[in-house]
Amino acid sequence: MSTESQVNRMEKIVSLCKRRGFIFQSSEIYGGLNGFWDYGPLGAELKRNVKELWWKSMTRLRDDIVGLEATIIMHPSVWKASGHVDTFSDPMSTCRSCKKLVRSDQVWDMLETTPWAEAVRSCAPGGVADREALLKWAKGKGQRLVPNFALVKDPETMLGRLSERSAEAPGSQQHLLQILCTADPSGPLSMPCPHCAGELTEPRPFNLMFKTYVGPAATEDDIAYLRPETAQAIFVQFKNVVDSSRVKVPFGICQIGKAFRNEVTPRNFTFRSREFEQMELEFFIKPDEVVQAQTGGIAKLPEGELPGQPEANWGWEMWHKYWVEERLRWYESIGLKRSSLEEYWQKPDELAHYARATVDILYKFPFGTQELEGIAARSNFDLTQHQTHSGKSMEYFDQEANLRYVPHVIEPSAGVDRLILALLAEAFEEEEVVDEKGQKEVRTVLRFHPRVAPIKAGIFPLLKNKPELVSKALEVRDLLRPLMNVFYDDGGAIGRRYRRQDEAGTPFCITIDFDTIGENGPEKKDTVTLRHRDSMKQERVRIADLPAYLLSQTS
RNA sequence: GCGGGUAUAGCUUAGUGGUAAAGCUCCAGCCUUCCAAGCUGGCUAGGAGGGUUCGAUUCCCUCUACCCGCUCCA
Repeated sequence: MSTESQVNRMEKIVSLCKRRGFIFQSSEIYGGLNGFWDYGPLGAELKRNVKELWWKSMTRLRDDIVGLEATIIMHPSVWKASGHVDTFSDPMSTCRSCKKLVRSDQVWDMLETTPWAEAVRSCAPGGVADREALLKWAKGKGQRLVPNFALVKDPETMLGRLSERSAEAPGSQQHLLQILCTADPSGPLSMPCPHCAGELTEPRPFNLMFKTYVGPAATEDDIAYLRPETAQAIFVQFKNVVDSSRVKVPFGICQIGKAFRNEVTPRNFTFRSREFEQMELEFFIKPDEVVQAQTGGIAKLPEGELPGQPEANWGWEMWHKYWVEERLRWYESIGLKRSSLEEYWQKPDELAHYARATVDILYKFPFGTQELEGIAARSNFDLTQHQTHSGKSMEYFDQEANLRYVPHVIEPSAGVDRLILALLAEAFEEEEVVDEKGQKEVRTVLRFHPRVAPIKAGIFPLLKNKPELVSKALEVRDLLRPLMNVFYDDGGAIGRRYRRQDEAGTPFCITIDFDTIGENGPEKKDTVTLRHRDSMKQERVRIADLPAYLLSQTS
């Protein structure tokens, strides 16, 4: 639940994002577009840094993962095979009384365990209504439990309706509930709202996949979808990667890219957008039977211990835990405190049909603790689906084991945009500082980890109207510019320039002063003030030492 | 999609059926030897479309976007 101060904090973050050029509304001059956001100059740098760090940690720093960059529009069969065509178009109904939105296909399941529905069913054993029991319930308990229920509002009329409508209701409890909740005697029967027993609207399809047409004819036959996730492209190209890259199971294929979902409700700033970017890894492993056969046993992780480095006898459970740990460590490496993160192991009844286990990595956003990444053990569901639908073998020939199998997969799947939002939320701080006159004031600072900070260093001549300072500062800028993103600024008082960089999250500021140009003795010549964002402390550093120092801090 | 709230300058907020105000930010200049200093000048605003009216930012309607809830999930 978001408290008022948390909502307020979120508003300040949104406002800062706009003011400093991190995130803008898409198409803002035309009134914006629901669920779409743009990154401004600082946001673009931040996002690029994050993606590069992920890509580097996945591919370049490991020898068991390779990259892929696939198209956004793929053959429509991909989405039939993956199940998205079916599962991404849920029929939904709204309750006319309590206004809640429910999935139409889940209504009867939900009613199985709903107390008020149980009570009604117990008054109609086998679908045969006990009118007296129903009347008693409607005038008693029903009044408190479900005042929106048509039967409760007008028991006599609704019970009368039972016999009028009996032709349509051949003695089932479902039909009984439908008759008793439908107020209009001439209209079609409604479904009851599981929450309040009010009437639900007709089911309307909610299509979560964006449709488009391939080719100018734009007929029904040309329908294609913008991908709702990047993962499927990896499965679809699995064979090509195996055949071209000399990879051996266990190995992974990773991808960063845009995905699109027609979300019912885009909400919470960029957290749930209709166009968003994912960073996904599909890590292919041997089926447990194969590991068992090869090593004589599957490794078990003692309670409370971490997996450590991969071993030949790891089954899917070890690999899954390994990736959870790897991912958590990565989040810490870019500046999300472990205490701001939460691990959530989905319960068996929450798991998607293809998943054996799923761990969500959650971040404590100001608007609530929400998912950044899901790490799913998906068995060999996806490859098998594509094998079935395409008719092409997805089997891998394992030379060591001398057999063929469809590999299983562990899938760490992260949302880039919500991670950016998490980094902003984590970094945002309003600090009370005392100025030289002893006045308290608020310093707004983004405490980004230097690795992700959009600007690594601000470079300032102490005074703008002293050409020696300006030219020396430009020299320092030119020294550092090829190595990292730096920002030269000579506008306004030095303190103001520091504070501007604080709001941009720049970890270091370099000031070229009279010492630098040798006015105060040769020993101080070619040294600069290095000012640290978080402590606001300053130190004297030789220009020659700057590149190595800054690189060590920011990479 | 449904319900509730909101919409004035880059930001935060005034005010008004008759020329829209301020602070901060930003830009230019002067000045300035290390934490939003000072002086001068400057840019910039009532989400969009209709209606009522002599005249609408203000009243009415429609739409859009944002925030909160239902729902969904990377």
